[in-house]
Amino acid sequence: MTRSESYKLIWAVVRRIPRGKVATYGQVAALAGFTRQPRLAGHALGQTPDGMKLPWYRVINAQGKISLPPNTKGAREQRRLLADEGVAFMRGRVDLERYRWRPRSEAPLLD
DNA sequence: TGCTTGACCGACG
DNA sequence: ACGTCGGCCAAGC
Repeated sequence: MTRSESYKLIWAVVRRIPRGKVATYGQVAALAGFTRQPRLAGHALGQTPDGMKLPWYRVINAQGKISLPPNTKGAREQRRLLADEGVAFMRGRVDLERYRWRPRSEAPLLD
């Protein structure tokens, strides 16, 4: 399994997160078959090619917070895009109980 | 080649 | 509800 292959699996999962829902890095990694490697999901998003259509902003950390450095363009954009989809922030965090994506299948997702 | 950093997480105080 | 710690491992220098 090469890195680019791993990233493709991660991206495939991220593409399935529905509008108005969010997933955590750990959740995305596990669904792609990489349990206990949440950082792999972060790396995959960081390596997303420009122009690739991907709802990267629907991935947040397990604390319900945006993981991009605060007060950066990316962090503000992520918050705005989520707000546009109706995902509400309270005290700088998303209520995961309410907005977390709950897929039917737990098997690794392919394209 | 080695070492540090980090779009992380769960367990435990 | 925080802070710390160990596990994890690709990136970047």
